[in-house]
Amino acid sequence: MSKEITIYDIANSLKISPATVSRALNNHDAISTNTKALIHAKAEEMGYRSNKFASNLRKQKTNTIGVIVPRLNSTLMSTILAGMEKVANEAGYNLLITQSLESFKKEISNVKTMFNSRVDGLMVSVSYDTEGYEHFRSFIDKNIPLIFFDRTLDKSECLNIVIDNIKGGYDATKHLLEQGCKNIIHVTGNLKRNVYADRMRGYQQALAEFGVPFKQHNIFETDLTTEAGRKVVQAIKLSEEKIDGVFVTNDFCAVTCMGMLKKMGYSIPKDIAVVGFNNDPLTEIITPSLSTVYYPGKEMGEIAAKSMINHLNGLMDIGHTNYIVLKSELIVRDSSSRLPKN
Amino acid sequence: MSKEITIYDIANSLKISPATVSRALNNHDAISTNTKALIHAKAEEMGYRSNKFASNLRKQKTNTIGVIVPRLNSTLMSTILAGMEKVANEAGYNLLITQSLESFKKEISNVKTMFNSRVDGLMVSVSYDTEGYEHFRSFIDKNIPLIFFDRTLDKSECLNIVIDNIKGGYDATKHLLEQGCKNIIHVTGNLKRNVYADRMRGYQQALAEFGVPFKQHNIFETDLTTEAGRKVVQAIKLSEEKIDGVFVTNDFCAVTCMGMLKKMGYSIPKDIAVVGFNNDPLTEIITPSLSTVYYPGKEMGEIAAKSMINHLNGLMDIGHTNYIVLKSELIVRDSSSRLPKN
DNA sequence: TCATTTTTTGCAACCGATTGCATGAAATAA
DNA sequence: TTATTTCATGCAATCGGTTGCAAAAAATGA
Repeated sequence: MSKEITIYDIANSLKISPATVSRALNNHDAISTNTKALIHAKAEEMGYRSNKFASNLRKQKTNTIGVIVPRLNSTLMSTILAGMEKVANEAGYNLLITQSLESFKKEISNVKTMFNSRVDGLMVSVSYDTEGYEHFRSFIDKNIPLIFFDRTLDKSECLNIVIDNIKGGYDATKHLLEQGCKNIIHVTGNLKRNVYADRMRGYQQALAEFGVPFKQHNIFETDLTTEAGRKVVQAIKLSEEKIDGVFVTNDFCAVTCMGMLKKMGYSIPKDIAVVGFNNDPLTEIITPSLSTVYYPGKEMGEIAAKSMINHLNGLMDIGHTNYIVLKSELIVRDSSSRLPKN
Repeated sequence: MSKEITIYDIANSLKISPATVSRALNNHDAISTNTKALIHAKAEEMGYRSNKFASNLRKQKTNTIGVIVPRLNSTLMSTILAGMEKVANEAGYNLLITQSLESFKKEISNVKTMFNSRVDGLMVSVSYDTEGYEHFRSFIDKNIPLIFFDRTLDKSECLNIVIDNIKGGYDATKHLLEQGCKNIIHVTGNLKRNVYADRMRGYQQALAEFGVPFKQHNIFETDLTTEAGRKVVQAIKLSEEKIDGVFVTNDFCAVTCMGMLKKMGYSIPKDIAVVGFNNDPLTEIITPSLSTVYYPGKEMGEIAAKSMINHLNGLMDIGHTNYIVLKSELIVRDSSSRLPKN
């Protein structure tokens, strides 16, 4: 285990002061070009690497951005993370990633960890059952930039990066109505969360616009798992009123439902038309291909990270922006196309 | 922006020395229970949080483990990461995650970043075109623990956590042969990577065992994307010899192929039987459900992280272990079941 | 009561880089 | 040649915990 080289070693070896070495390595103006070259060469030669702790300690900055997501292993989240990582990495920032596993309690603990790790900023998509944002108080008090993405919190004064979920829900539902659906059920997640609440609002708006009465029992508030899909399909089968349209706020769950419906003899889209949400790659490869609402995950991650970094570098103040709404639109595929394409 | 509380503030406020405060907060034996309680209470009251830089600087330890994966947004990788995160978090470690985006060059730069961030250990699944492990030299020289998982490097002296890919390939192929397949093609990734090379070896072993000649043109070395699937299906269609079995080393690509084959009129599994790899959740929800080889992603992540942490805590020396092979087995579903179930 | 052992606490150096201020050297002006 | 300005470098304090060693305090024994 070779000894770690410090600026003092370089300084000694060159018979100059550590201050000069430090400045040279940081490309400070006050150091002459010659000296800089000399020091850089020596540093290289000796295998020097900067000690970030010392530097962080002094500068009170970590060059690390924290990210809290509900789960790492979801297509959407890992795509968003991929986008964030790309941007952060290019800008010389690191990402400290944790998952709340949809638990409010774990989220609180994650926030604490992030706080103690002194991340320069924090980006969060909240858990299923998060209540309020008292647990972010420490960040807000210390003025550490905080960005919410995808799942946000009402009345948060922070920057929120979202898609227009109302429009998404509206488009999907309107499309189903246009295809002739008369009785559309809506399978969604915890309505406490903006993404689901808004999509339902869109659903309701579309119904209203088409003069279709809204029925509470057509809303299935689930955890969007395979199991949830199974139950929904059971309900469809046992329903007295004929159900001819399904709008699921998650592609995976939608595909699950389609599979079961098919097995039970329903023809899709003829008997029942289905629309999902997110544009998961799997929507294209199944049969029938699933109509869905495109969700710009990678872009969302990139924009979140970019906003954070710009803010940290003083190029932009996220304090002045409340929402950034990304474009997302309905993609019509076979699972809902009843009318001939013209 | 409130001022940061330090142990000196606590010390002053209690009229004791910072050393005592430090020891008390770290639960050092030498401090009396009374004093400890007093200090803890005061720390809580004043809203103290430890400064990790100062601590890291002194202790030369970051409590952070680096992870480099080819891509964040793949089902398998994000599942492995989820497992790692869980274990690391419970043990008080943080994860610094980067992606190489399958580029050797980016991987080299990632390793540098990790090195400069002074992670306590590094866990890597190498990129598509990684050559050798010279770029890990810095870690090896400094004796910083290094673990490879999933995609490993030949002849690496480090701990490798893998599944038995040969067996996986063998099981899948043998199963297809048992179902009566006479001419099985194998769609795989870069054969430079152990996972793909080994699976092909298993494929060859099974063929040999059944006296089926191995044909080089039955191997499709691809990037396993949708596009690759498309090309493979084209080839199947144009092939002179009838192809009646497909073994794809990736579920997503397998599903893509199935979809296209179905569209082209092939009946699965009657005309062509298909087996995938990884046991992606999507394998269960499509029709026909896809036979596949179970890949214990979460477990792999958990075991990798656990090994790393045990090593760091001195409970175990990964220097003595070369391989940990996790159990993985064939899951037979509809896409390959030609014989009646008994 | 005094000596000895054990338990608590404090002193002060240290980890390595950064930076305000001061100084010395070189360049320019007078 | 001397005074003034500009440029380059160094000094020394600082960031906030940690820890070996010593000293003080408390507990025990004689």
